[in-house]
Amino acid sequence: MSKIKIIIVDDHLLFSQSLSYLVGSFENFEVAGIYNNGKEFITAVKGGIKLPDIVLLDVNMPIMDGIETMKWIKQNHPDQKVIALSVNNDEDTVMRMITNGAKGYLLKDTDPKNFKEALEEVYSRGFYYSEMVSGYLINKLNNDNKIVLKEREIEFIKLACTEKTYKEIADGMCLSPKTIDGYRENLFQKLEIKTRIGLVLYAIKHKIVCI
Amino acid sequence: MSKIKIIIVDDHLLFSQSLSYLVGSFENFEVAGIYNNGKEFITAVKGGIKLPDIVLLDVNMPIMDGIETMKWIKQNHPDQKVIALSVNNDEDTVMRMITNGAKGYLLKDTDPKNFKEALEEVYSRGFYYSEMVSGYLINKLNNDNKIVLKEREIEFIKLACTEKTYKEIADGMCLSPKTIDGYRENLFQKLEIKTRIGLVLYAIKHKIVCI
DNA sequence: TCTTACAAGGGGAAATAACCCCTTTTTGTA
DNA sequence: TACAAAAAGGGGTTATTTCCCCTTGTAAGA
Repeated sequence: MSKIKIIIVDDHLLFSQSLSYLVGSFENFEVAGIYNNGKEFITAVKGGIKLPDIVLLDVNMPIMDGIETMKWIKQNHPDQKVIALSVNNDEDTVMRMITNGAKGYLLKDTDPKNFKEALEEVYSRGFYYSEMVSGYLINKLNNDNKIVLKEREIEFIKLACTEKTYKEIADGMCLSPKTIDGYRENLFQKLEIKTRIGLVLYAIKHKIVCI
Repeated sequence: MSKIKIIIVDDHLLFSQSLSYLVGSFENFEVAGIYNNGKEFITAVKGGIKLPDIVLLDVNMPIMDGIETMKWIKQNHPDQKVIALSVNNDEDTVMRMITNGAKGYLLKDTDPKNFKEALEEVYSRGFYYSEMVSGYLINKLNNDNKIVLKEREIEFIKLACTEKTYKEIADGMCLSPKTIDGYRENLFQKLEIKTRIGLVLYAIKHKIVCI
């Protein structure tokens, strides 16, 4: 009986290489490949590598992050089982990975025993949702007032998180200052904030910009 | 000839456990212990465990972080060799670890080969400074125009990172709005920024406020 | 004792941000 | 195709921020 095949996608070489030893130490599991970021992995898949049973996907990566990669996987290989791996447990990120098809979300401070369990469950049952994830799922069901930001709004927010004036932002986006005024007012209402400072804080908290 | 002993201090169990496999795979090295945070490690040291040849110390930990731990080690066991391990390479943090006595600073995306090299160099020569660290050291020597923020200024910055107006901030600090005006202008000059947005970005980048 | 430095406070003006209410154009879709 | 919704643009006003230059008291150094 052949072993369950795992591919690791993580930019922290020290971690991915080490993790591959850990996975290798489990009976029934073997690492079939290690990639440094989503782009490398996708290139390899396009190049025709054999898909593994489970992909372990880091969320925070510089080149092509977990969320982008997850989207691509969902579109092109919707049945691929993926477990997200991350150090951060903020609701936004977790939910985005799950809604894009991740079958599990593990924090990097997970006990190796739980980790093995998660691998086994995802392989056999198809998913593994920790208490944290379940909590977020329930939360989402209850108050489903999700805030949707449009592309253009996100562009505006990013520029608002600089020392540019709104006039300069308008120039940068090739829009009239008055249109920018509209964007701002919309966002203030939608995000329940009152000032540009609030917008900056929101943007950073929700990782729309990174500093 | 006995092996070189390593202790790992890192809150990410998945990482520390995995890393211990990696270290174990190197000839001449063995892991003598794994601790979840600085507090656990220090407690163990106080309890009389044998100090290892090298401590691998994570910088970002929830309970007692790398910097605090490093300070304690410097005070109590100044000859202990420590290599800092971190995902972040911002100058502030790197320099604080180095000035507190870390013999090396490695990023978690380091190649395992470099990692092994670093272990060997720290053991034999006593230190291992990557290009990044050397760069920061030189930088520190050249422009030693460190920015010092006064207590009251920090208080002001924290309030500036909210949706309060300056008038409200003045009330909050029991000062005249005009004094606040002075604080702001001082900071704008000192930090080479032009707007309150710039101040907020500075504050977050330098961890004066956390969001 | 005589600076020097700095915290605190201030006047007044110009630029920018925030607010409210409105029109035109584009777009999606029933 | 026609209707509704969303995007873009606008007028006019007020509040806030930013800027420059100034005074006073106080405490530490030379």
